[in-house]
Amino acid sequence: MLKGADDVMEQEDSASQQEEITSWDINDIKLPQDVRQTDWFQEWPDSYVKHIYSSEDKNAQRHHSSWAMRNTNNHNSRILKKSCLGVVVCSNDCSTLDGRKIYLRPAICDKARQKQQRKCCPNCNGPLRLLSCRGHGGYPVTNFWRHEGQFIFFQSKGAHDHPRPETKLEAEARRSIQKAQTDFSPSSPKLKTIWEIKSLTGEMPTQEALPLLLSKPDAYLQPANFSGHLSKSSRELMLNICSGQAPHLRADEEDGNAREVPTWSRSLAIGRTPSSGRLCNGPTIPVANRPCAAPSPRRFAQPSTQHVLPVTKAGHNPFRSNAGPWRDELHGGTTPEAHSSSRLPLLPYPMPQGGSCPMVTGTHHHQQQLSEPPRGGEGDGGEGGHGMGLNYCNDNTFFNLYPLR
DNA sequence: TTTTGCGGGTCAG
DNA sequence: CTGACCCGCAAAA
Repeated sequence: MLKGADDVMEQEDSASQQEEITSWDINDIKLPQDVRQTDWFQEWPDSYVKHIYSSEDKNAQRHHSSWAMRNTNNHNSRILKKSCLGVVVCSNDCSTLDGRKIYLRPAICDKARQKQQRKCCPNCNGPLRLLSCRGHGGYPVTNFWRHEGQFIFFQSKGAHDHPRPETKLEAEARRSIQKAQTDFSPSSPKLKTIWEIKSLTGEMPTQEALPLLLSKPDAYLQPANFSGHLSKSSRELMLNICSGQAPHLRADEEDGNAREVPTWSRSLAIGRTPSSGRLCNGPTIPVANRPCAAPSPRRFAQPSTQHVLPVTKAGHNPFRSNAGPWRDELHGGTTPEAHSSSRLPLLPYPMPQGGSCPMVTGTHHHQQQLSEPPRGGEGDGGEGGHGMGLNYCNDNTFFNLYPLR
C-alpha cells in the first residue's frame, strides 16, 4: 500500500500523490498520514472512489452526500458505513412539460420514507416509487467514512445506477420555501395553482429557485448552519426576486450541457411548472432561473478535487484560479476553504460559458454498469451511467452555490 | 419531524 | 466471519 518513502519523497507531483492517496483502503489498519493534499468535498461521489478530506471540512465531518445515504450498521464504530437509498421516481414515468423527470430525494428515515412514498407525483399525481440503488453488485452503493488524525477518509463502493435525487439542501430549501409560501397564504389564484402542485409532495417547482436561494450571501457564508439560514433566506430571496428581478434566464438552458444532461440530472431545474413559468407576483418561487444549466461551470470531478494544503505550493491548484474562491465556486470550482468570504459574486450562475463539462464525461466509469443486477427494470436506471460528467457540471454549479465545505 | 449516528440483533452466504 | 438490513434509542436540527 504505502509506497516506498523515497518515491514519495522525490515526487511531489500529483501523479504520485494521487497514487499514494488512492492506494489505501478504508479497512486498512493504517491509513496514510502523509497526505499532502486533501480533497474538496465531493457532493456526488460515485464509483469506487476514495477521497481524503481535511478533518476541518464540515461536510466531511457530517458525512454528507447528496445521494440519499442512510446509516448502515457495520458493527465497526471506527468506520461509518452508509448505503444508498436510491431515488424516488414517478411510477408513471411522467415528464414535466419541459421534459424533465421527477427525481425526488428519498427520506432517510424509514418512517418518513414510507410516508413519502404514499404521496403522489407532484407532476402527474401518479404514485411515487422508490427506485433503489443496486450499483454495488446488486446491492446499494456504500460509502465509508473514517476519521483518522487530521483527515477524514472517504471511500465509495459501487456506481450508482440511478438518477441523482434532489440534494439534501434542495429538499430542505424546498421545504422552507413551501412553508414560506404557505405562510404567505397566497390569495392569488395563480399562485394557488402552484401551491397545489407543490404541495402535492412538496417537491417540485422550487428547485429553480434554489440556486438563487443559495447564492444568497448568508447562505453562502454560513456553511455550518446553512439549513437554518436557508429557510430564512429563502423567504427573503423569494421576496427579492419577486420584487425585483427574476431574470428568467432561460437562455442558459440551451447550452449543450444542459441539454445533454440526462433528464434526471436536470431535475435540478426541474419544476418549471408550466404555470409557474414566471408569475412572480407574489411570494412565489422565482421559477425563473436555471442556475445550473448555465453555461457550465466546470469543476470537474476527480481531478479538480484536490486541494493543496498549505504545505505544498499552495495556490497552485489549477482549478482555483487566483480569482476569488467564491467566484470560482460559481464556476464550478470547488470551494476552497473560505479564505475570503468577501467577493461573493452573487451571480446566480456562472457567466462565462466555460462549457468544459463534456470532458468530465471522460470519467466514464459507470455506465457500463456491472451487468445489471436484479434491477427492477425500473425505468431509467439506465442512464445512470454517463451523463455523469454533465451532471457534475450541473449539479456542481448548483452545488457550488452553496457552501458545502 | 426528520436526520444522523449508534449498536443490538438476525439472516444468508 | 462478513455484509446487508431491521429495529429502537438518542441527540440535534
